[in-house]
Amino acid sequence: MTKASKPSQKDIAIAAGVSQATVSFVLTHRSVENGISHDTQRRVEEAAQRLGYSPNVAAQSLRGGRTGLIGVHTYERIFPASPDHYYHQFLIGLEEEASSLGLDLVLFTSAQRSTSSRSVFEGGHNRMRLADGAVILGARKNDDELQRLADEGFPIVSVGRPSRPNPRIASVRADYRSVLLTTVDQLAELGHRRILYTGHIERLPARTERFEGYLEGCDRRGIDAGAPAWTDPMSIRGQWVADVVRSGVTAIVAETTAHAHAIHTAALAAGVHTPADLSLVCLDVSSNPGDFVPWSHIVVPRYEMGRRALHLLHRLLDDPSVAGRVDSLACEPAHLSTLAAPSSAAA
Amino acid sequence: MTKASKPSQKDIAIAAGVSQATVSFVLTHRSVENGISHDTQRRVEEAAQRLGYSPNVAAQSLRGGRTGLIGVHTYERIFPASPDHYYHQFLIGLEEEASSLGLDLVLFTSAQRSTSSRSVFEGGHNRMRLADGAVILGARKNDDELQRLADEGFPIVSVGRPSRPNPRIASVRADYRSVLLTTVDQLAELGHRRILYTGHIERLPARTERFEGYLEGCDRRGIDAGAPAWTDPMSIRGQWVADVVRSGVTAIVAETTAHAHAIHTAALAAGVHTPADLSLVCLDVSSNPGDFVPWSHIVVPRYEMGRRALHLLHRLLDDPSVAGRVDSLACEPAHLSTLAAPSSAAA
DNA sequence: ATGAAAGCGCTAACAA
DNA sequence: TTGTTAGCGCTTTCAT
Repeated sequence: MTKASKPSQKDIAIAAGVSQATVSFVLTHRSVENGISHDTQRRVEEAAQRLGYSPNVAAQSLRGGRTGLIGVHTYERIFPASPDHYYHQFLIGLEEEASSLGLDLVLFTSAQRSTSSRSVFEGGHNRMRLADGAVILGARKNDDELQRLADEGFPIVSVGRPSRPNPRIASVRADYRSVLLTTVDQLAELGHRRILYTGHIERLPARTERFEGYLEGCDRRGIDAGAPAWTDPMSIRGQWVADVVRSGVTAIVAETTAHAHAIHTAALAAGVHTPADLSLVCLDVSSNPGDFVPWSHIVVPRYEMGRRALHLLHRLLDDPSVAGRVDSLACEPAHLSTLAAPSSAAA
Repeated sequence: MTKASKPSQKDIAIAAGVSQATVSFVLTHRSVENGISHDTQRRVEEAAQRLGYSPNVAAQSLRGGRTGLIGVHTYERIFPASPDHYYHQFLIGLEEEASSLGLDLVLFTSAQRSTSSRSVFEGGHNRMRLADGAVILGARKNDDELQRLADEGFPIVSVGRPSRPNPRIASVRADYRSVLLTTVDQLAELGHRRILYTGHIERLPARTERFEGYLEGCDRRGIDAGAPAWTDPMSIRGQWVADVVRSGVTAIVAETTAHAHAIHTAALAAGVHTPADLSLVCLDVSSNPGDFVPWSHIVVPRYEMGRRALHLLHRLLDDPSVAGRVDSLACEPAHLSTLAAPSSAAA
């Protein structure tokens, strides 16, 4: 119950018998550049120590024009009910990098409820402007307000490609093209000559890169890419798989885990052996990292993407020319042991 | 390429043709108290909307106003490597409540020290001051720092009891005393007359409430509480369990999951049947909510504690008299089916 | 009903 | 080598 208020530089200046500017210089370790005498320095430090000084971040931020806050925006809950959430790895990467850059993360949860009591201009995405910049997570990034923020020069980095391409929005992406080239290469090496690509047609716009990488890979290796099977995973039955195999296809590239799962199950039902009769590659990440899945899949470096996103944003803060930058990270094909050479029966 | 810099209240004042004070009143929803005309109000709001205004939190908190930001500080990672993290449920509760109160959460990750532990006053920069208040999570709280924050009048709510009791720090706690009374009651009802309490002696200060609740419960029911077994879970072997059972003990209350696990395993090895020969109650929460554990345990309402913590903090912002408030939440004994009446052999 | 002005704690340009 | 001063964006008191 002695002194309630926090000592300011002013107090220290008085206590040490110097000016406030001197205090500022000493306390921010710039005595040398400003020619503060050794003695003065010591007096200031002693006084600061004795009074228990700690700088007022608000004042520092106000002066510096930076808050040291980085917004994180998702279109879904940040802390999801299910802990093995898709975003989780990204968030770990973000936190890690933020921590080492001395930045803090703001979770814009108030914007989730559009009907919140705050006024329109305070809510919505303008609230994001209180941060120095923002990282956007989530697939449905088709947001006009986001676009507008970026256009107004607000530093934004998207994790994953924005659904509407925007040369002014920096992003960190998984390099699907390369990994699909590699995947097709591997199948080709094993002897596969006819592959089937299957996925959701409605999601094609967001996944063009995967599909195009696949086509390019097939083209390079002279593989029959066939016509993709745009189908709902629910409708995949044993008969479907049997027909596919009978048509000479020896490997399937499935866009989603749902597809891979459906195919795997249907194959079992149809007596088609995987991978002996049919090799299976899934382009989606298993939602649960620990899960064993009986097919080959692609590992998206989500943790690293999180880190890189924050890193990119950090650069963007000082250097607006980074605005359109795209950081493409290599994916790794995993679980290759679940692939096999096409069986002799297919020959 | 239009206007790069962020609009301030000054800009809006000019755009709307009013004074800056008027802008401040309107934007913080205090038009009525200050008698701002309906028309002026509309003009200001329109201008703010059009210019994309968002308040400068640094300036707001420097001046003593509200930022609408709530700090979250943990002494460990907020986004943990393991998704079934202990804090997860708390965080969900916090996010939920923040969202409904129109507040945003700031994860103070910048305070992370080089090592794993974190400090609020990292580098002398108390970044928390940017927020209106903060929720502190984590068992190993550095009480000096909490004390200091609280003494400076910064609103703080601790989730879990501070290790050193502090009448000025508000907290949300699990009511261990009550649930231990209930637990002992249940064992008593089943016919147990001799119970053993086991745990880490060095953690006793933080867990006094559990132990005292146990003692009180035993006292009430005339049960032989015996001397607690302060032991390392690693040193619990079959012989230990056999000896315990031979001494007439028919139920064990274990402080940690590690103890419970060790006892359960050792019992198996010693041919002691649980729960027939020995009922087991664990006072710790299984880290993984989905896990089946073969003993009775206590369910701490973490989600609800998260909500209540934010709620309490919200009240504290307007009403400093809430400062010492302790919100105690009831725990639920769970998995009672794993308890049994003492076997006739013990008679 | 609205405006002018002070000042929160800090940094940096400029004086002495 | 050290001090003076302006101002970051905001809230609030006091005048009008």
